[in-house]
Amino acid sequence: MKDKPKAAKTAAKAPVPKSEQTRTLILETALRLFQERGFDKTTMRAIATEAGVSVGNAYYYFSSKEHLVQGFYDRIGAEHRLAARAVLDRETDLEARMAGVLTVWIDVAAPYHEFAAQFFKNAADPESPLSPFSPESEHARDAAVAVHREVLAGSKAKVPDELAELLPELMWLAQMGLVLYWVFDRSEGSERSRRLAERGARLTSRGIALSRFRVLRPLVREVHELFEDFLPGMAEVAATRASRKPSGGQG
Amino acid sequence: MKDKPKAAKTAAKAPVPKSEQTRTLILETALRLFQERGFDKTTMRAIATEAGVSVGNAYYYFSSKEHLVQGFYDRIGAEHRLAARAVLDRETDLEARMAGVLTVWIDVAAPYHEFAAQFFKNAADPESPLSPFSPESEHARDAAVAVHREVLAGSKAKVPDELAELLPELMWLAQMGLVLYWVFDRSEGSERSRRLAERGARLTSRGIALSRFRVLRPLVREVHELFEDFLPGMAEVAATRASRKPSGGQG
DNA sequence: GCATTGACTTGAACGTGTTCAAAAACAGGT
DNA sequence: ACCTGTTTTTGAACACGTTCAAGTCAATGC
Repeated sequence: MKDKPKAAKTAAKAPVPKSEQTRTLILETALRLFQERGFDKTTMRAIATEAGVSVGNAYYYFSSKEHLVQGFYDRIGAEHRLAARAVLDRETDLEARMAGVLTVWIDVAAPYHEFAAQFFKNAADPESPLSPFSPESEHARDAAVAVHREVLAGSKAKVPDELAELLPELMWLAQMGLVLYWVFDRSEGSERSRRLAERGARLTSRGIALSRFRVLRPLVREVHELFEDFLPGMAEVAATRASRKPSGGQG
Repeated sequence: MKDKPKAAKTAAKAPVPKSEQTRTLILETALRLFQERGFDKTTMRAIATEAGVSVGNAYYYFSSKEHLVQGFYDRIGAEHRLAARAVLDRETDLEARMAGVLTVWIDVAAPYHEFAAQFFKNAADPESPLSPFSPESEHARDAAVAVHREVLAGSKAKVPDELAELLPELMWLAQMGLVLYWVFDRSEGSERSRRLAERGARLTSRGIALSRFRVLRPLVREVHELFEDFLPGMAEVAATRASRKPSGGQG
């Protein structure tokens, strides 16, 4: 939708690429207002005014109001990876690692809980670039899956081969489920979501431990086949989504 | 928001309560246009014009554009219960019953697939009355859970007590997951979703069968405890949601 | 200098979902 | 007939997200 400016020729000292400042100014202003007033109550006009630019200018840098939100995703993702590293350096037990990583996400996201709900609805909208399955979210998604891969790799747990490569994506999917629950969760300090994270981690880790038993072999194979089919489907589906009218907002 | 008209006194013959006609006229028109043009491309003005009323009148009967969609939910739900009955009368095997009921839902919903995606995003919006967890959806939800209860009850499968009462709700939850996948699924005839339904049914039924083994007792107990906590949470959460501004659309 | 190019910026205008004060239609009661 | 209160209906008006033709500005080439 727009290219980077052609990089200052006199490369000597100026590392502030001019209009990049405008861009970040708009973004920072938007994020601040979102947090202060909520997503819906923050109008594009307010963002523009507060940032001292015109509304058209905001649209020059961000093609829709929703696109401004991507900044939040990136921010939360980065903070989460940081916080997760602390957990992963400390814990070796699989269950603790899982629970830790999930809990820490809730911590990181907590300040935004109030207004996050107002646009997380996009998660279920295949058309939205904010959907975690969208091409635009691929980078964030891969990074998140990588965290779960490390959760698994760094633990001493023995994982059946059939599950090993599938599990990180499955755990990411489970995390999306947790996020969905968290969005709905109005309990004090998201206490319910935390319990769900802990119990989910316990259940999963014990399930993995048990998966080595004989009787469960067919079940494990079922799981494998199911998701072998199912997970790539999401990527493909996300790629296929194209054509169609913008159909967003009300334009 | 409005009461039924006080019921014709001369109860003799007139079962058409006057303005109920206007209401259904608006609803039918809306549903038709939704199907013809899609949800987003159908404007309230178009609905009103096509129905021969004023736009304000549409809002007199339906407090938002989204509320018009509830009609679709009800319609699909009713059709599904009908189609499901046929399956349940025919099959006795648990796996076949599960797969049948889910597959039949995809059949019923197929005509609406194109535009269903345009408003199913509301599923993830706790504020929306269209969310399957909302109080407004309670009736439809209960009805759907009842279907799954019958899926279980009518089969010969032996289900551990600890799971028996939980399972119907879990299966409903799984169905919501399938719906989410279906919304994203752009494969020919929703083929992927159908496979997911079949494999999900197989996996679940075999899981249930295996759940009677000794080694799995602790795992079953975990599942029980997890959802014992988790499922009521959704109802409570849905009940708690109150206050807050409408915050919908752009008003 | 000064014209040209192209990145950047503007704000009025569009189409939308939604609201609301007032008009119209209706139902009794006298 | 006429008043009185309620239910139903109207359409202009509002605030919003978004678009776009037109402006500004800085750098480049001559």
